[in-house]
Amino acid sequence: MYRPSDFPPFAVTVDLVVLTLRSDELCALLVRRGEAPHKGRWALPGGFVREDESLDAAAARELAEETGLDRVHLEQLGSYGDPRRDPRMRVVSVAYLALAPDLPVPVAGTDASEARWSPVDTAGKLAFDHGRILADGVERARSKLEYTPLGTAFCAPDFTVAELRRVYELVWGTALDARNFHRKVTGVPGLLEPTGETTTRDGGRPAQLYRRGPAATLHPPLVRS
Amino acid sequence: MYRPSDFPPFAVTVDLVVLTLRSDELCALLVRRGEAPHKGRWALPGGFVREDESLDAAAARELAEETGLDRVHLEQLGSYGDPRRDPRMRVVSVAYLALAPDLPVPVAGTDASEARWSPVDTAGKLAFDHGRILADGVERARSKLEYTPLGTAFCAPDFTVAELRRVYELVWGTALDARNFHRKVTGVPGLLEPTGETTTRDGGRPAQLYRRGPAATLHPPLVRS
DNA sequence: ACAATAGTGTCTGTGAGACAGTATTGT
DNA sequence: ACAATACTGTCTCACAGACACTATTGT
Repeated sequence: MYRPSDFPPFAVTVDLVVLTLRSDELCALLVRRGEAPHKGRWALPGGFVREDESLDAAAARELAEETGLDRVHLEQLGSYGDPRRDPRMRVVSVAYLALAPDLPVPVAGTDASEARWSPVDTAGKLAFDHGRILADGVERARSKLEYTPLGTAFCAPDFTVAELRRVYELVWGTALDARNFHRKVTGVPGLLEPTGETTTRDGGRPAQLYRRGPAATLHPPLVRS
Repeated sequence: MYRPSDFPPFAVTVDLVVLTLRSDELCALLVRRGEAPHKGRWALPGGFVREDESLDAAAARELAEETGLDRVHLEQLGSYGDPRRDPRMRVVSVAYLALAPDLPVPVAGTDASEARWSPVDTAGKLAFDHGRILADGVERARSKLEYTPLGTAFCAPDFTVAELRRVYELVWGTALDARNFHRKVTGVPGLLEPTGETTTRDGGRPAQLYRRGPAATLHPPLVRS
């Protein structure tokens, strides 16, 4: 029972769609491939799942290796297993979506490959099926902003309503009315907790600083119109 | 490069959460395991992904083998890859969610194992991590009813508003106001297309029959309160 | 006639979007 | 003073929930 001949062997990898906001654009972390196939082409960061780790743990490990950060939002996005997605062998990739606040310049991976933040709309043609995976990740992020507090994942721990609104505007690519947005988000129970502090870092009148609250879903949701 | 020693070998399977409505309950298709481990225990139907087929194709093939049906809604649910989820070896399972109208008795699988429709709330303890996968599938179905036309996947090709309402009531486990539901779903553009026929199969005044319309998402959504 | 179900109308409260107006800072 | 941003208030329209009412069948 279950001899090797009973099933075809697969390699399993995790690939990461790591999104952040940099210079007023939604950006994804890309690394340049140092080997064939697709040598020299930009790709999503990722790597093989190890024998003794779960998929979630593999994603968290790769994320830490690439960005140096943990404690950011990380969720499974989906799996991609077309038989010809990697010409060398049969590979199933489990994609993960990570959302991070603005980070310093990307750290080089363990293989010292080049890395950069690329605006998601001008990422160009990526290696393998990574363009499709990136598009799926961006769409997931856009829709999750509607009914979860995940917009706060792009913000520093303490943030203003205007900064959160900027997140929504940049991720959705739409302009929002600052006054209605303020009334809306401060009215959703459990979304924001005032810290009591204020800041003038955005100019103008001092703004209340907030932390993310305990709500896991938004009632009512913020809808893209 | 990429010698077998470079990565650990995995087995990749697809497991199916097939949901339908039978005798006023939301039911899932289960098969009884004929082999260790978990011999005799109920499990989700599934099997190994073949060397030359995509994940989607493997799921569709397994679904056809177990139910005899294609042309039902089928979508990827997520992947489960805990190192110890199968005691024999490292297996990553890609779970799929299928929604089907009421079917005849389940056909036996190719291995002639026993099969049945079980109400999702009283499925008991399943093999491996299938209880978790089933719960995730049910929750996915419940939330997808809110903003997609997937409720129609549980109906026959021609259905009445009352039959669609019954779908929502059974999947969500809540009672809905028949009059408001009628006004709501007939007002969502692209959700329903009248066939021009009527039926009295539900008793009372003849009801208009509808087909599913072209809408892919519901604007506005039907919300669980 | 009556039960049963289909479908419409009406009212009320809530919330979204538009936008006027006030508050508090830096320069 | 002025620009800039934060925040509050007000109006209108759309829609959800509650529920009265009418319509059309089978028995």
